[in-house]
Amino acid sequence: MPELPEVETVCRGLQGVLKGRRFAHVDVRRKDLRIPFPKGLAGALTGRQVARIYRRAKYVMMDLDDGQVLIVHLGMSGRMTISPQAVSPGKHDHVVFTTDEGTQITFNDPRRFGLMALAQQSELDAHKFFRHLGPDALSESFNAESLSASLKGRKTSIKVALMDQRIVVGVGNIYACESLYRAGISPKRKAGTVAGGRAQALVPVIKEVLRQAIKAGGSSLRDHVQPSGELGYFQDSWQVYGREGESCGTCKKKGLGHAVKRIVQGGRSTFYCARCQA
DNA sequence: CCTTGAACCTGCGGGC
DNA sequence: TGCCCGCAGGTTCAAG
Repeated sequence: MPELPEVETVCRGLQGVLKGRRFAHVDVRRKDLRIPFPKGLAGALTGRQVARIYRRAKYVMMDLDDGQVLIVHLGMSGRMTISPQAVSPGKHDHVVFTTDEGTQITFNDPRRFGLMALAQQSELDAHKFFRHLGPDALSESFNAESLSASLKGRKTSIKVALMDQRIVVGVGNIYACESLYRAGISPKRKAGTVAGGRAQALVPVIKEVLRQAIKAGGSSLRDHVQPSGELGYFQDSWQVYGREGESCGTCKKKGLGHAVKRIVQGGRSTFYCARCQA
């Protein structure tokens, strides 16, 4: 469940139960994720107080009171769920945190593409997870000028470029498709041809789509997105993603027979309307 | 440097 | 009902 809006939603959901709390107990039930948990993770966290929770790129960050930071990535299928008291762990519950108030926070990840790591707060800019990243999609440093500069001369498709975290951070498959649709830009267009006027139009569309998705609590595919267990509902606003064969809103309104297409780019599905996107 | 494709995992839904 | 196939929100690494 993790593009920028979903990770942001998770951070906000954890805020209420974790900020200012201590980890009374940390149970690492399985550590062989694709990137294994660091040795001594439970020991390093137990007794620590969580000073701050925030998103960096698609990572959930928890500043601890000893200068370290717990870094969590949800991979493709990761979830964080909150329970007011102890519950028996389920199949893919890999880490269970218990706070000093008795709240349980469970990290669940069936596909095990997620990860946890510890780092020094002061060394994050140079950290291997972050040093190569471009500007965050919602930051002011992501703007028409910076995007144009990154796209200039690029031969890959704009869709693949938008998912490249060196160009812009936070956009994944769903929001790349949705943003391009809303901006009327074909996902097949060479990235270089988007520099300039099209980038000018595209940047605010990306920001708006992401902001709306955050407001909706993210998109829920089959999982609960919010730690509270509530479902995000931005999937109801998808115009093209997952809608192969349907007419997009504009074509439907005009009674045109065009249908949303699915193609594969960079090994990922792209959904778009060939009539509305050029 | 850029670009492409495969790899890492499990689960679910569709087609037969 | 059961099996097989394709597909799923991300990132990294190797090879051309």
